[in-house]
Amino acid sequence: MKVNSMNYDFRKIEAKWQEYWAKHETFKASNNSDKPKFYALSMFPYPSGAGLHVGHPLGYIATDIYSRYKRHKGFNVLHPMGYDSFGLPAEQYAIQTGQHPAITTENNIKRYREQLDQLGFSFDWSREVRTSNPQYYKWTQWIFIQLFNSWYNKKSDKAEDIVDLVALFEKEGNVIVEAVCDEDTPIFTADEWASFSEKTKQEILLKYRLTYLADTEVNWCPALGTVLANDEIVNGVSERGGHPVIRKKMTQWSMRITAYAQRLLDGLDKIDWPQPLKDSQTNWIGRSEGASVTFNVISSDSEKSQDTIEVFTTRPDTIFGASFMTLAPEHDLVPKITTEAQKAEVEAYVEATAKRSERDRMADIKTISGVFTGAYAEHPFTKEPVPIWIGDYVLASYGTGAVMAVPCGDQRDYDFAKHYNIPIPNIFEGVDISEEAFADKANTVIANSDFLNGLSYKEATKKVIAELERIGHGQGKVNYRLRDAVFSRQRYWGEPFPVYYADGMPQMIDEEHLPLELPEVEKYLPTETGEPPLGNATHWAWDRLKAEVVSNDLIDHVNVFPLELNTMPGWAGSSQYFNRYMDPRNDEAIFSKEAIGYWQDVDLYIGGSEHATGHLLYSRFWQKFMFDKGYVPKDEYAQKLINQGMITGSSAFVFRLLLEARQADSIYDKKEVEDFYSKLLSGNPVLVSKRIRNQLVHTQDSLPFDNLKIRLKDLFFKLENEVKSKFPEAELVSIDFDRRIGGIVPIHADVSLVNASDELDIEAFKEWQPEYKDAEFILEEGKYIVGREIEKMSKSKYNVVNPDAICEEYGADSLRLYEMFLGPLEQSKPWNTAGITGVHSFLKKMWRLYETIEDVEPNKDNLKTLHKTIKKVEEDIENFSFNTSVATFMICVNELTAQKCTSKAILEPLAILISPYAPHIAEELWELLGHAESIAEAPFPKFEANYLVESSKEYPISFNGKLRFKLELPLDMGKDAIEAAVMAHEKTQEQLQGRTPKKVIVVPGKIVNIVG
RNA sequence: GCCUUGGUGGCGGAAUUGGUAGACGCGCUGGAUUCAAAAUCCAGUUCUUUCGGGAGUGUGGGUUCGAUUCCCACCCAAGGUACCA
Repeated sequence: MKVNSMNYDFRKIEAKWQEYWAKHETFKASNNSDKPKFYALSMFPYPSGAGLHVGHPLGYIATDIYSRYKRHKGFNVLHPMGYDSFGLPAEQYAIQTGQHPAITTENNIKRYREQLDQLGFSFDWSREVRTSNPQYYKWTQWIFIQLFNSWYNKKSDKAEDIVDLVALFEKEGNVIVEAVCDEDTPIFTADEWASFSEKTKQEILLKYRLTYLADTEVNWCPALGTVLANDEIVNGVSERGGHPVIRKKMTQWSMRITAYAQRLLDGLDKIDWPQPLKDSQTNWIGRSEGASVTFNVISSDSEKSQDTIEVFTTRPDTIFGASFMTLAPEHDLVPKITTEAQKAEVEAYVEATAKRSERDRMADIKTISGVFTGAYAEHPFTKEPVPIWIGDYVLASYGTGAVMAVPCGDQRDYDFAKHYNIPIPNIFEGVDISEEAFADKANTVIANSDFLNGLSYKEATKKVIAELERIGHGQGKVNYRLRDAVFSRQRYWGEPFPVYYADGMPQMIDEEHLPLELPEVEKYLPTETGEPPLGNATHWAWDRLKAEVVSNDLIDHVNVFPLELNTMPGWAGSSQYFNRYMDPRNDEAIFSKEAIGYWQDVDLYIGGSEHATGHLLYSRFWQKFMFDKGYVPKDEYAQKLINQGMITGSSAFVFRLLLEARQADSIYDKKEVEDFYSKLLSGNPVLVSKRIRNQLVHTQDSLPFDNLKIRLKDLFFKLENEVKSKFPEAELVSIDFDRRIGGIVPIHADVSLVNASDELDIEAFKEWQPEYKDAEFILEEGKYIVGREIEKMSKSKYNVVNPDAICEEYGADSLRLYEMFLGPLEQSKPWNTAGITGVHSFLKKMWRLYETIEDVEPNKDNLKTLHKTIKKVEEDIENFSFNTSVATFMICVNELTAQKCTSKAILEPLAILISPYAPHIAEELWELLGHAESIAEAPFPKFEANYLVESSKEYPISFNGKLRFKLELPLDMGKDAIEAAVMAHEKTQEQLQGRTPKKVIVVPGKIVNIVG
């Protein structure tokens, strides 16, 4: 018999075991082992200056529970952590303060590490990576070079070395080669290739490389000298400063992700990722089948060369219904084809469109706008002239930036045609299109369409494509919405490109000279001439002979060349980090063949769904590229992925009553009076408690106001006196409530000032906001109750909760359990610290359960409790349903406490069960149970079903589906016997009151339902 | 707008395949203990009621002996929408 008389001192216990794990490297993973491997990964964080809030660890705790569980199950577990440490906030901070982002980042990481450490994660810290570390980004640069030196061969359907492409060009030109390349790539023979200058050859190769330079449209803010993200633009102006933003073309690096569009789509079938996430990738890639059709522009000037407009349509079968065309206002042809008469109007429209964001244009379907260019295209079959319009509902970046508008078959085209009185020819048989377009493919029968008459959608599509091909006006085509990814950023704090420019052409720095480290700059802003921040570096030129970075003064374009001024985007560093963890200190290669051969891929990846189409798509693209080049064995890097939901904050509000003062005469200067009032009234705030606020808002009569006024008599009297002493001549002054709707304003209060019952600590509040030092608080039942609302956690809403204070007060084990207990991992849920006392008292109760440990045989009840817990917890972990297992632990401890269980045979397995969730207390109890080694690798308890066998069941007996009473019957009783027993029961007769039931439904082991 | 997810007591949530709605916890109410408080323990807690019962899982329909669960329509909220990460 062993007695533990200590209290649950979580501070001591948690510090002790965190130290033990660090000292013994308990969680260090080996790159070879007899055990099966398991790679559990959490998305690494961006180390922001605000530190971790309680939302961050949610996914980490889940991954940690699973990792620890797998260790108990006998796996060699890799569970690493690192930092995605390049990013905009550090740069912004640098711009404001001059502090080097590397220093800020280092400090932030230090703080993150402290916060992570105190939560007791089983990370193998020896494998930490930081994307901003030159030893790490050396390999990001290396991958960039590999992409530059590759092209996509459609025949083999994979990336291949650019050298092979050059060999093909030398042999046969580019006519036979099937490669993914730019649209405007010219066609040449082997002889022509040989005759090209070196520069021309390089220019052509750029059209094939998997990373290449191209002109792409960006949101340019001239005032800030920078490119903005869509979400940095509000109503067409920059969020910071409110400067105008325009769409502008810029030469930037792009990644030819479109080459992988089909494989990225197909790969989704092989991986166990959440369906919504797969859906958003599928939609993002946006595969659609249809036809590309070429329309000739009808030229008034016969000397002009023939202009053509290419459109992509998913409904080529409706081509005879095309009554106009719409081009994106940015379309190249617009300035060329616009007639003199329409010029002014078109130019104004193009300019106006340049100010709208793409999202704006897509979201806004209510306002119909467009302008006629004055030009016409020729219908490929009817040869009729088709007017060419421009409209901002057509986006330049999707398809060809031009649509053939078929108003009878497409609602947007229909609305446009109606709005501008363009004819709407009906080409559907038996369909009324006087009110709306008809877009139902399945019930389509084509009419008024020459050779397509009477055909279905499928038949007509097939026939029209064949006909288009025959007359040379188009062909069947698969189109993807996916665009090549822009890879340049005009920022300082990112990976530099290993690129210099000779004769205007990009050249790669040899791999052996990597990493190319970020240069020092004076200022982190764009240069005065609008170049990216690296343009401020004075030491940013490449000496090809010395193979080193030298001063810009030495640039001679012979041996010393300017380096690339852009940096890589945020997603560069995160696109292969999961593989780098396998061999993070390797200086010779991104990872060794042995390391990748052993770990292969990630078994479980947990992170936020907001990365669905960013990181999670780009990293799949890079993985496929790495696979093509033979560097990795799997073309999908994560077998299973779970999205954890967001933890939102529950903001607290106090309600401020607006007061107004009225004056009957006008002796004094109006402005002076108003200023005095506004100052006086704002200096004497009145805050009302929640229920009173609700009464005031919802009431029609003035009774609550009158009551309030009585309560505030003194205050009103005081205010009126102040007014009178200031304006003694004023005849009548009255202070009253401003009763306009919404005349009560909610004001955020810091959530730490509010207790579990939503009661505000008034004294603390006054101290927190000196503005309310002398405020009047109108209470309900002696308390000030705040309003609550769920919002995103953010500093400005005063609803951010840090894990530090919680760890200090309740301990990491309580926090871990509580984060899991909040609700399903995948769902977003609000945080409310108050509830943590529940799991904390559970841990204390559990600790008390181990006060006495005896080597006695467990009884039947003990075993039943233990084994149903084992069963449920194991199922829950496998299903990532961690919230329900916390409830299961509580039930288990409640039952064992009630049973006064002291048996070691029960308490020992229970400690292992809970160890993934609450590892510190589990280790301490394990030691108490007499073990010298860590609990980390103790085998997981085995479930035995025979302890749960029941002999009887309490049947719910319902009448017409409503439960009326319960009846205990043996489980092995047959259907007929159950029916007989139920019918014979006195309560049944009571319910039936002499009626004969129509039907009796008996489901053995479940329920009895009597109908009638 | 489009795509996705969600909607159950005062709150977070549970409910295995269509079979006892509200497990577990917070909060609240009452009690024990205490000089008092904290902590702890016990009991109660969906709403309504004439104490028989009745209603009830966002709203309105439907399928079924039986629907939180399946089907149809709608409403509301959150996330994503290509340079925030």
